[in-house]
Amino acid sequence: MDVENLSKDLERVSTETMADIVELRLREFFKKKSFKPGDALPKEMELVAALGVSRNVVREALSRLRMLGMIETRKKRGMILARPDVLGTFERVLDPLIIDDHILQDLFELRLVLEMGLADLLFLRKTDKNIAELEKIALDETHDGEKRFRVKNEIAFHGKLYEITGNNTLKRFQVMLMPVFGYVTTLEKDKEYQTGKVNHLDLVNILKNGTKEDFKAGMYAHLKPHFDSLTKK
Amino acid sequence: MDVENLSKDLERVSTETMADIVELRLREFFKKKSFKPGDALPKEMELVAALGVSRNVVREALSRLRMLGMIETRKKRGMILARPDVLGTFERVLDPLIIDDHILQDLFELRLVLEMGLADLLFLRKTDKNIAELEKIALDETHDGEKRFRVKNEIAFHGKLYEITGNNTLKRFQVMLMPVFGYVTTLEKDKEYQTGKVNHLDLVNILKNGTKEDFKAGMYAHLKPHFDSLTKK
DNA sequence: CATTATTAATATGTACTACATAATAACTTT
DNA sequence: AAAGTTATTATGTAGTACATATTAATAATG
Repeated sequence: MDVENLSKDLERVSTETMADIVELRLREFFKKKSFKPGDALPKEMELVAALGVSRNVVREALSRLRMLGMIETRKKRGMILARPDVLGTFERVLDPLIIDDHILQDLFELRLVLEMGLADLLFLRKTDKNIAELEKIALDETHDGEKRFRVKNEIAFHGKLYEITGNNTLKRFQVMLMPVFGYVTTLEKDKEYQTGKVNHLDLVNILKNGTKEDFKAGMYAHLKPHFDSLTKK
Repeated sequence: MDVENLSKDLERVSTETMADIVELRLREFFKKKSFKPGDALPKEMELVAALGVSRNVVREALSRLRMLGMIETRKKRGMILARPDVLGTFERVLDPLIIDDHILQDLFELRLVLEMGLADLLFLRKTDKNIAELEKIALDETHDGEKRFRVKNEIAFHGKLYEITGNNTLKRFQVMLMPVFGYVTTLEKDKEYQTGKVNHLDLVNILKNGTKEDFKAGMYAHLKPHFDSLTKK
């Protein structure tokens, strides 16, 4: 018999556990009933009865959903559907020590892409106040002290850029990805840390007086050393 | 007494459950022991003995970690530390129906930022073959059939762009965010669906013969209707 | 002796019971 | 009617028991 096609004829035996299934069912249930954040959810025992599984299983599934921020359980009062913290769950697994090197590299590229694309939002939402604050950070770095300070300042500057976009999700994204960036920069520490031809103060000035296109070009020049370190894959 | 400062003097009573604590302990443990993906982890009963909690609690904590993709449990064989799927966990909560409108808007902006920033990677990794495939997609849309097809094609084109970057994480990111984009575009359906002054075919041609700067300008023109729909907040 | 069958040991998955404890509801007391 | 007391409810934790899949160990067979 043709072994190759065996998997076509033989349906794969489900390896899912009860908890997996219950988790899925609950997700569907929440969606179907179109619960809104804050709504009270059925009690454990009701779910047990409805689903026909042990309380253990239900609790395990609920625990996972809670982990994802989809539900909240106020002790002894019942559960409510929560507003899932999209980035929060992301954050929980984002440990540079555990993440695969390839993905680390990908995330680093993601950062570069993000920062290159910031310009439009930046020019849409910049204010004099914002720019002044950004300038203060840029000026601070002239101390040119120890390396650790420089890195910290680098993060502060770019962080401020995200902040100016007024997009909180974007800002949090940057904060989360920070350790990743830090890790990658330590990886490329062999070549002396360099900031490209355009420094932070230059960028501030462009933001003040220049155009979007100027800023994009400037940001590229600023990040160029990083881009250069990218392989063509 | 000063009620305002009460919370300073009175330490907040911990509301953490045993499972929360065990989860944390396990994370620390994995890190401390510097387990690598694939390494076998202690058995449940060993953890129960070491931690001094019931097996229920341990299982609940393990279940969460498994949900985050940090561990895998091959049935009856034991657990191993897995390579966490960074984006996978993200995906699980990314349901446009549940997500807060503000975050939805933020994510949509994130998309625009991403696509504006793609240019540099694109020009770094484009090949004739890639461009040909992209062109094929762009040509396909001239049918100008029903709206659903147009949307599908829109997604195909932009998806291909991500693909060309050679950054798989980026690509997956786009795939995940797709339903979000779709949701947002249906929100702004009142004004007739318009693609800006630069269409897909134009972009392909710029990618062929133009410069990075041309492409950035072109992409901005292409996405302009979306940008225009953004408020200043 | 090598190969196959059988059995035992192991470890996770599921079910069930029991009780602790916090929050709330119901009830009593004055 | 306000305050205090008790009962109820629902989640959190512990523990036992057993099912089942996988591997290891052992016995049986040619």
